[in-house]
Amino acid sequence: MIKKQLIMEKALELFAKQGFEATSIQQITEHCSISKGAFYLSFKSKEELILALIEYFMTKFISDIDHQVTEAENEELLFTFYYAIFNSFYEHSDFAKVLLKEQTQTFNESFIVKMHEYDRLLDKIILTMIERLYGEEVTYTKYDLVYCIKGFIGNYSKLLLFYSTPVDLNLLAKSLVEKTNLLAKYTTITFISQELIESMNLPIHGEVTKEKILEIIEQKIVEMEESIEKESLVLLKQQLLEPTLNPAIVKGLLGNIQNHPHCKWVSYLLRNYFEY
Amino acid sequence: MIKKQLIMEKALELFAKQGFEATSIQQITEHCSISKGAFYLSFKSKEELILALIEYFMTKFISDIDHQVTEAENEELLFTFYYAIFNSFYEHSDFAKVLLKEQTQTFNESFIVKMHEYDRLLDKIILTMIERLYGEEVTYTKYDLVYCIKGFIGNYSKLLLFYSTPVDLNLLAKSLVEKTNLLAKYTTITFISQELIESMNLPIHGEVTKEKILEIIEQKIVEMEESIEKESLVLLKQQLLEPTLNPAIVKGLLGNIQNHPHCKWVSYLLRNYFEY
DNA sequence: TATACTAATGACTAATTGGTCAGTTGTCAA
DNA sequence: TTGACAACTGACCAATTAGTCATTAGTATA
Repeated sequence: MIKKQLIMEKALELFAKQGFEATSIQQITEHCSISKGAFYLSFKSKEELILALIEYFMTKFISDIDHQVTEAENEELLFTFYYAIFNSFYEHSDFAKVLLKEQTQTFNESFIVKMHEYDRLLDKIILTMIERLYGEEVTYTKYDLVYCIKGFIGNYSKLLLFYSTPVDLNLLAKSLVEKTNLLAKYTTITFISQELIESMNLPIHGEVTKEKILEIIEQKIVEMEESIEKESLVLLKQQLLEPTLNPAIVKGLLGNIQNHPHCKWVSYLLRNYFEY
Repeated sequence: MIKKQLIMEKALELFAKQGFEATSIQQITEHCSISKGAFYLSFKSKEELILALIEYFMTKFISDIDHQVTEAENEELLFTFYYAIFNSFYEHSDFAKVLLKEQTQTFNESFIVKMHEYDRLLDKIILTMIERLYGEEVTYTKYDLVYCIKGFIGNYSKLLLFYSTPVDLNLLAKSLVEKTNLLAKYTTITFISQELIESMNLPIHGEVTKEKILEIIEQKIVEMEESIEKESLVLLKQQLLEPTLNPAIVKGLLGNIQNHPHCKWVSYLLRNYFEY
């Protein structure tokens, strides 16, 4: 397990520099100072490694952003959102670079499907956010606005990541908040409609089922050492199987696990499931 | 020469689907129904082919956009600009796809340098355009605005190219015109300053020199068959060596060659040089 | 110490890569 | 018909790729 972590970290460094295709397993193993065979003990192929990386970081990323957005007050919501995203990219800049590099690359079918899935989750977060902020004001423009916001994120991330300029994240977030507000308030002509979005998202993936969440919880429970968080997870698992607890208690339990580094994704899934 | 064209076209198809790295010369030669040796008679390496493709399309693209922008009246300027760009992308969608796919890819040093060069030319066109449109109104926000406009182009191009949805270019351009006007008129907080731009553009490339233009003109003259356009080029070449002609005549000559498919780039360079 | 086990190695394979070059073909003018 | 020359071919090369597997090293238990 620890070796898996090492490989993922070192591989990510190379992927960020060279991209997936241009990075050979040879290079990865050399960069880890392990043998080729050792690599294949941890991952059964290069593809599996890449998917593991995507999964690991995207679950962390999405759940973190979602948490910050749901916690924030309306007045600071947009700022918090932008700041959290860019900060996340900054902290995991290698992964963010890979993301930007490979987003239009036709590397692999399952890779694209996976990315699309997470992209949809981000869409949902942004949509909820602007509905909360602007309400009926943006009924007809909200999908266009979501696309613009994602565009801002992508474009300014490029700047952040590929030009080694020290950057004032505060100013960046403030500037994007203003732009977003402008577009939200004054836009009348939209290009992106709900229909267009839906026709693009044909491969819609079913919601995460209760069984899937259970599976993930059980795995986490096995992995974790005894702690309040583990105990909370066990209780939440029981609640999932048979709802008996008071909503306040459930919320409390969710709060318990939110900040545990390995539980953010589970926490996100459960919050969605219990509708908090 | 005709074979070179064939290879470029067929290679572009494959590049658009798979990207540079993932496309082998084997594949290209098979797709052209020629032998490997024949490929190396036209291009001395894969890299040379790619650079030739970039050069061929980007010169066409930049000069075309510049022409349309300089010709347009202020009222329709922004619309013309967006429409021309997306239309160009639509017409040469394979090339546009390659462009989007490879823009963050670290394929090759000279490739990046070349792309950066053309990117700067586009920057200049956009900057001139918004200065003309908004004047002093955007003195402090214009660099930020340029970046946003380029962002819009990139983001919406992705939609255009990678989702096979039939698209209303007219609506798209109109919607972006509105957004651009909004940002131009109301933006107060900017993230991108002139200093930031300049610090990013460290590898500034010197202007195209008179000698370089002469070189290109001479090559074109050799390639072209007898025609008004060729005659115009010869006269413009003399004017370049020894300015004797009336500005009106020069402008007329430039007009003569503007619409010749192989002279657009030369025309662009000359217009810049003679400052029309 | 002997046994049993997993973790790790790196030489190996088969396939593919970009690129070369001796030889073949086709097309002219003499 | 001949000779000259450019266009073209595809077998070939060295390098590199993802992935395998017999072998060995290390370690914990009996």
